[in-house]
Amino acid sequence: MISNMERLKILLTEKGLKPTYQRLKILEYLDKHLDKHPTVDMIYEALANKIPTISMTTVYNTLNAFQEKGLVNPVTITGTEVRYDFLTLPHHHFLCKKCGKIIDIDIKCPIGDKKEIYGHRIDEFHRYIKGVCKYCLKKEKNKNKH
Amino acid sequence: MISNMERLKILLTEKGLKPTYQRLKILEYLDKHLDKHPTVDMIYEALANKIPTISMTTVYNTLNAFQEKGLVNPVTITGTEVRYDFLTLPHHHFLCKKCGKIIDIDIKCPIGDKKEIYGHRIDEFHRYIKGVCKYCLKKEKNKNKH
DNA sequence: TTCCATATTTGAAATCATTTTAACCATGAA
DNA sequence: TTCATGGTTAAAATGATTTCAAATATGGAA
Repeated sequence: MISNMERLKILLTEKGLKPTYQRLKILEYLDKHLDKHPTVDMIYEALANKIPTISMTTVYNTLNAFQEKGLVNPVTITGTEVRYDFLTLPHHHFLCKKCGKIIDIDIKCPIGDKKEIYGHRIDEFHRYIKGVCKYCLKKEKNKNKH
Repeated sequence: MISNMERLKILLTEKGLKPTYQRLKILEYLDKHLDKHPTVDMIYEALANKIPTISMTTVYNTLNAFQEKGLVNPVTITGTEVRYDFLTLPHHHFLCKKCGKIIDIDIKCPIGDKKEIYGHRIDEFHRYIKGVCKYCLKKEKNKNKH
C-alpha cells in the first residue's frame, strides 16, 4: 500500500519538480484542505509551526512553480486575494457573500466540452457564482422566526 | 435629441452619484471603449491629456464608487491586473493568451437564468474562457503557409 | 447671485502583497 | 572530496492600492 506522501512525491517528480521537504509539505497541505482554497498566507501560517524556518518567499515560489506545472489553479473570485485550488477534476466555484466560504460546484453545461467558440480556440473554461450559501440562508431563516 | 453626455449625467444622478467633471469623463471613456476593458492606468493615461490635474486616486475612487453602484464590473481574468467592464447587458469574457485581448462573448446556458444551485442562492453568474482568439489563429495559419 | 455645508479631488505618505536579489544550503554527479 | 546546480531564505525593492489631510468644487438655500 502506497502512502499519501509517496503519492505526492511521485506527483511532484512526474511534473519535473524535485520533491523537497517544503514542496511536499505545501502540497500535502493543499491536498488535505481542498475545501479551504487557501491563500499564500494561510499556507504559510499553517506550516510555520512545523517548519519554523520556512519563508513566505518559498510559499510564493512553490505556488508559482505548481501553477506553471498545472498542479494548482489561482482563484481570484473574491477580488481582494488570490486563493489556491489543488487541481483534481475540473469544477467551478461558488462564493458566499455572507460567510466568504468558497464552495466547489459541479455545473453541467453543453458548452463545457466545446473546443471552439465563435472561431476562438478554447483552452480553459472557468465559471463562478456569487450569492449566499445554503447554510447562511438557513441561519437567516431561523433568525426571522424569533 | 438627448446628447450622450446628458445620458451619462442622468445615469450618474440616478445612481446617486454627483455628476462631476471627472466622473463624467471617466464614464465617457468607459462607454466609448467597451471593447478595451481598461485598467485604472489606461483610464488615467487617456484622461491625463485632457485633464492635467486628474490624479490616480480620483480614478481609483471613482471606479470603486461605480463598482458599488453596479455601474462597472471588475474583471480579473488575466490574473495580474484588474480590468473594468462598463455594465450593459450580462455577458462573458474570452481572454486570448497570444495577444492579451479580452473579447466579450455571449454564451447561452441553461443555468444562466437559475436563481438557485444545490440550495445556494445565485446573485451573480460569471464565466470566462482562456484560449487563442480567431485573429491570432489566422495569423498562425498564414505563418505556416510560408 | 452669494453664501454655506457637504462632497469630491488632489498629491503625499502609508500600506500591503508580491518579486527580486544575493547569500547560504542541500543534493547528486564526477 | 569537490563541484555544479537548484532550492531556500531574509532583506530589500517594487508596484498597486488605500489612507490622509488640505484644497477645491458642487448644489441648495437665502
